[in-house]
Amino acid sequence: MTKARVTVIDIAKAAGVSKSTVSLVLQGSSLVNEGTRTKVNAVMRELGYVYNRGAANLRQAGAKSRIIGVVVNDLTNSFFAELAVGVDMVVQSAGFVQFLSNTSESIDRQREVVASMREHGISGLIVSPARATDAADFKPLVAAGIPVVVVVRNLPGAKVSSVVSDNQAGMMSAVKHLAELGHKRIAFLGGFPDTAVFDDRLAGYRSGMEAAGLDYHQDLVISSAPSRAGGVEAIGKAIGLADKPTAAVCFNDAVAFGVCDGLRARRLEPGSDFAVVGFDDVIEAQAAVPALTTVSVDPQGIGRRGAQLLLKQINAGKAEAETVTTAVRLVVRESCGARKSVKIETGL
Amino acid sequence: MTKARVTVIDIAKAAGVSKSTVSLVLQGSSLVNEGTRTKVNAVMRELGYVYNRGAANLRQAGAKSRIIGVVVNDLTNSFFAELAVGVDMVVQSAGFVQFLSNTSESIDRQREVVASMREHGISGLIVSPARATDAADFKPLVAAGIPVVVVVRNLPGAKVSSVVSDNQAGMMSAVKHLAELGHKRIAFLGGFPDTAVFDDRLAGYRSGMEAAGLDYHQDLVISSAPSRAGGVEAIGKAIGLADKPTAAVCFNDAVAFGVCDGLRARRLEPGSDFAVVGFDDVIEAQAAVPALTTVSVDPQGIGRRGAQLLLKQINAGKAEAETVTTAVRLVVRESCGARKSVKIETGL
DNA sequence: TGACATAATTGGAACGTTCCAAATATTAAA
DNA sequence: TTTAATATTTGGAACGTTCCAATTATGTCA
Repeated sequence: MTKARVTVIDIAKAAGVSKSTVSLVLQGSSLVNEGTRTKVNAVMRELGYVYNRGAANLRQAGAKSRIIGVVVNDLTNSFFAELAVGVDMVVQSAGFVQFLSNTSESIDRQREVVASMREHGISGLIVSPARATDAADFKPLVAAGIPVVVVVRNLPGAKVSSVVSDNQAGMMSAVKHLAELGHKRIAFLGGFPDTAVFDDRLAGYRSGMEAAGLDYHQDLVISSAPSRAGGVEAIGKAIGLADKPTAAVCFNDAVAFGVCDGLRARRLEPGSDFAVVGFDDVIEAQAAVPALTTVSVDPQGIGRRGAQLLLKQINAGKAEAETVTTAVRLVVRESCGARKSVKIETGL
Repeated sequence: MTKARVTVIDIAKAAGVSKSTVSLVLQGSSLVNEGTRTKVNAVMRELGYVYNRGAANLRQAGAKSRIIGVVVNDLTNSFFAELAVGVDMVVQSAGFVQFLSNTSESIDRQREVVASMREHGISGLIVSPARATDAADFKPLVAAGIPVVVVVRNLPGAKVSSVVSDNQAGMMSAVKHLAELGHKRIAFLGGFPDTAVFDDRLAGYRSGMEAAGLDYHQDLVISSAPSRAGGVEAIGKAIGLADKPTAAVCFNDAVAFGVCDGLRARRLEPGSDFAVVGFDDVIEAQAAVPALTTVSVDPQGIGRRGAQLLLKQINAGKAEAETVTTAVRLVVRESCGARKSVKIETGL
């Protein structure tokens, strides 16, 4: 029932050395004699000493708390959960811990959360910014010498590093695939036009159309909320067009699912009657009916990559902005009409 | 380019008051004059002051860091991601931040992570323990006066609070439903027998059988890994039985999906040829074919409940162990054979 | 006006660690 | 031995905050 916490001074007293020596063994200095080291360690174990990182951190001025802040916009989306796991993997094995917070797409919450993390002295920040985040929002952080890595969504104006998937190439390959299946009128459905990711994917769509020798028609680009409901809405508009499309690439998988719903509501079967391709390859894509053809990105890989980049910058002391794009690949399943049979995927 | 960080002393100097006064306004004390308060706040904003929680924490001895540690065993499982979001919600709105870590079911990693959190001075811990966690593992924490709340899986021996779903009632209702559909031989498939959750669910199965006036046969209980692959394995054994079952309740949804796979591999259609019911209601359950009948637990609710309990204990200063069980409900879809039609769920 | 209560403010001394410069112990070389 | 080098150890003085006791300013009442 000893109430007071055990400090280095207690250890020092019990081991018959000075607090400085204890501090030295704490940081594994080679200066200290082997005998003393083992004795001190033994005493620590015996008294149940717990290192106080807060105090240490206070002394080592601007130095490192070994805390990494991770901010995601939607943790319920398995894409971001995977990403967080990727970050945690490398962060943890580097002896850091992660502060994880969820903004639910709220900029206010994002601001609060980042401020709070800063008060706790994070050594770096990985953030998948909420929609419409101001590029200047992270200015104070980098000004204070805290490295920031933006993932998934990039922040055009901000002078920070970023790790994003190759949205452009992904869309291009999706369009190419549909064109090879014989489609001529291919729509681009869903997504909010005010985001950088939207721009990238749309650009990929345009180049894909061009590369396939197809015309780009503005009315085939129909934006909407990047959700299932948005997909339903977008396909509704697409079907209403005078010159109907026969296929669509979607902003993401959620939109693609909504598009399938909307098709069926009109007695059209996704896959056979209308080809649809998604983006992200969320976990449900494989199990859905029809299984979704989609562009697979590796969220865990993005997380790992981002964390590595951040750690590099933390160790380097100073960090210049660097941009990494991770590869994506088209996964052909059923919703594009290329494969008709239902394959049962067995086992884990 | 001012390198040094801004401290209360800088603020004090610039505002023409003492550091003590600045500290007072920092903690919103009513002692300080309204005029001084506004001036000090203005100066803070102007100089870009960032509160140093580490330092504050150091002074306020055992007091509170406002950090909550959250440890889950598998964040890639959307169940736990939802749980973390639930925790984050209440923790954040109470002005705390969450340290989240993933153990991937590794006890070693769990130990490391908890130790690290302790060094950082967490004010409380919410943990979904890795399999085979020793009940004594959290002893030091509670001895140090740090409240611990165990969620999802309970730790029989440990004297800590816990929030678990009502596994027993859930299984009972699943069995009751199948019995009402006319099934007599109902199997219990999947799960590792060395866990408390398994025991609870199995107990629910037994009482359910009894309540329905059905015999309990030991050979109808087939354990396996709580995964899709485990489900395939378990249904294989069940089908091989002399007196075959016609329905099964599964340890969780992953097992249930595996059971469906295994059935189809034997040309049996889940739902019409064999009834299967899962547990958890993971996000894929609804979209699967056939849609999975399952016992729905609310992971986000568990997270919220756990966080509330923890905060209560933190505020109370001392915490006695308390156990909360959250309600569950059976969601009837197609895999139990009760509904044949494919319903398309539209919109968000 | 003096005497007293009340409202605001304030200078140290902590908190548990790391760093520095300096002291001491040990060993090797002469 | 003595000296020089090397290996260990060690007291403060920080770090940025909060707390305490004590001080000063302001207001109230005879």
